[in-house]
Amino acid sequence: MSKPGSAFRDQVEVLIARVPAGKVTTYGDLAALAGHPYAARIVGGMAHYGDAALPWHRLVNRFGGLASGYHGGREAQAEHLAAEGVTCTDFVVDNFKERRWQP
DNA sequence: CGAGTGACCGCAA
DNA sequence: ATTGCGGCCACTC
Repeated sequence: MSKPGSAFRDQVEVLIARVPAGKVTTYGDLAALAGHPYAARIVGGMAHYGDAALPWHRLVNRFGGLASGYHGGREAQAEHLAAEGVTCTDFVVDNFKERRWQP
C-alpha cells in the first residue's frame, strides 16, 4: 500500500483507525487482529514511538484501565475518551466489556 | 551496526 | 484461586 514498511505496523494503524469513536480496544486484540496474538507489547511500543497522530487514547489494557506513558498523562486520555462518549472511572473505562470494539 | 527497551498478554505450576 | 514467568515485533539510542 502507501507505506508497506512492515505489515504488522501497517495492520495496527489500519485497525486503530477502524475503531469508531465511543469504543475502545485492547492491545492484545489489535495484536491478534494484526496476526500476532503475543505481540501486544509491540502495539504499546509503537504507540509511544510510532504514529503520534493515531487515536491511541482508545487503547486500553485487557482490564479496561487506561495505560501509562500516554502523551500528556492518563487524565488527558480519560478526557479524550469522555469527549467521545466513553465514561471512565478511576482511569478505568466504564462498561468496558460492552464498549470493547470487536470486528 | 548492535543491543535494549517497551503503554502487554497468555499460560503453567 | 493466586502467583510467577516467558515471549512476540517494532522502535529508539
